[in-house]
Amino acid sequence: MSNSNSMENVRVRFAPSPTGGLHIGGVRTALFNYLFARKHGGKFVLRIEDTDQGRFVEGAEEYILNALKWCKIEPDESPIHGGDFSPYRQSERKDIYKQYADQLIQDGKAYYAFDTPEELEAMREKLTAAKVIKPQYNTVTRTSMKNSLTLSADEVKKRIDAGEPYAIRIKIPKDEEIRLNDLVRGWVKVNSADIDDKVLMKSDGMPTYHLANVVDDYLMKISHVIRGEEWLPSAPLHVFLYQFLGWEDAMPSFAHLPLILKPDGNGKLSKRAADKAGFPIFPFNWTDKDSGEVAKGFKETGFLPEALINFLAFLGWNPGTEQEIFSLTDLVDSFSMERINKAGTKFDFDKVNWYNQQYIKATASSVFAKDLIRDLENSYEVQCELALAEKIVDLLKERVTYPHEFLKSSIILFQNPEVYDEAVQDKKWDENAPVALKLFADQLDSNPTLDAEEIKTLFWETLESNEYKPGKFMQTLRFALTGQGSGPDL
RNA sequence: GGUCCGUUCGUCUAGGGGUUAGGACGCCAGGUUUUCAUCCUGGUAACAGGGGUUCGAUUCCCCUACGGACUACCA
Repeated sequence: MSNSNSMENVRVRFAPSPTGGLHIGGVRTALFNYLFARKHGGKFVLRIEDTDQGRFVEGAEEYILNALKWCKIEPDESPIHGGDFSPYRQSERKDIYKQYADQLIQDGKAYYAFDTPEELEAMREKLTAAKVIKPQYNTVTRTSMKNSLTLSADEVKKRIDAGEPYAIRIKIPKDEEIRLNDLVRGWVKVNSADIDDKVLMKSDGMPTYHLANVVDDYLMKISHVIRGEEWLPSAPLHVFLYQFLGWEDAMPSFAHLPLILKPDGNGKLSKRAADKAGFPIFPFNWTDKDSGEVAKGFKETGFLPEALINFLAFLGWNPGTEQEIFSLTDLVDSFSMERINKAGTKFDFDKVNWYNQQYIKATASSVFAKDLIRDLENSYEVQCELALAEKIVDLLKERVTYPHEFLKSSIILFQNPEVYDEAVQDKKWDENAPVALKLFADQLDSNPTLDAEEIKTLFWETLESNEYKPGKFMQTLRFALTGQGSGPDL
């Protein structure tokens, strides 16, 4: 493990499978890789692991790229950014894997297996029925299966020449202790007897994750493998692969991240769990090709990427200080692998919302004002001056959780009784409210140079002259817009 | 079931042999705001259990319980 102590030439990778929308667990893994790379002046590589043709989903790769871009954690090297280690799609590297699989066979570290899915299934059923503790294709069961270990060389050659489909399996040693030093968890020890003879090359000619992953990490000179905890059980297998391929000296360091769990109850966070709890799980909208169902994203819900990133960074990591608000650059400065936690983390929607409010308050009003002008135009065909839009945003900035609430609020300012009535449903609030607001808007319009204090005064005066209590009004407005709080007593 | 990983307030966490066990979110109360929000102050609430080691354990070790991941020709 020569790389483990060296922070020179840090190269990390995020290696998702294009099987659907990239969810926040993946985003967090990418984020930690990005932070580690930037912290040590290294490179952040995006590699697309599309070796499972059955699960490949059109558009998923593009989605992943866009999601990373939105989060501002763009890779240095990727299928579209290029790099010295192209191609970055595993489906385009088929020949490379084949070559190493052949090498393993020649060295007696792997073997051909001709068993059909039915035969494998039958084997497992038999073993399960016999109450065998590990019904696996392993060091003992392989002796009774159809493979190049049990078949004669002639027979093997005949089958291959006849075009019979075969897989290539790793030949795991019988009884060897394998150790790996995980940067998050410390030494992890496993006996090889507990590892099965995993398939390395599938009968369709594609490698499995294990082979492709190890080969690519080696070829792409990856120094640190930072990935989710779900990979911890197969890490020892990967260590064997590095050994068998003669790459032990170049083996990367491993860091297995704690998982993001469901907010209530237990288990890994899933789309289903997020739906049930009523929060997004994807950075932005993801449309399921089969069902046509649209999963609403964080972006569309109204989250600022900075808020999401800040929140995600604190899921399983913390800087050890009492500071809570961290920009991406702050995160890069403070990040360290030693401060990553071991235990899984429940997702807390209240907390992301809080982060979002913090970022909205800290963001210049002009940023939201520009969007507001565009949205007013697009949704209501209302023209709004930048100065007025900024004032509206100023007025409401500390009252919203999501920026799109600005639109709903401002349209009221433009005296749209229908919208207003709809917003407050059937409640009959003081009819003076829209009128007062219109007057206020008009006056703002005609006095574009007013400062914040003068605007405030004007606001009160306008409302007061209409016999409308401002506190009551804001209460009403907020209730109408967000459903939070309650309406005033009439 | 097996293997591996984990366990501090409801949640995210700090801490670490001797602390009033700290912060944040949430919640509650009070203050400011011409009845909202923001902001301020205060409050609620935790070391899973049992054995060791030790003068002393939440902290170190073991066991138990509980939770999680993995257990495919998916990643």
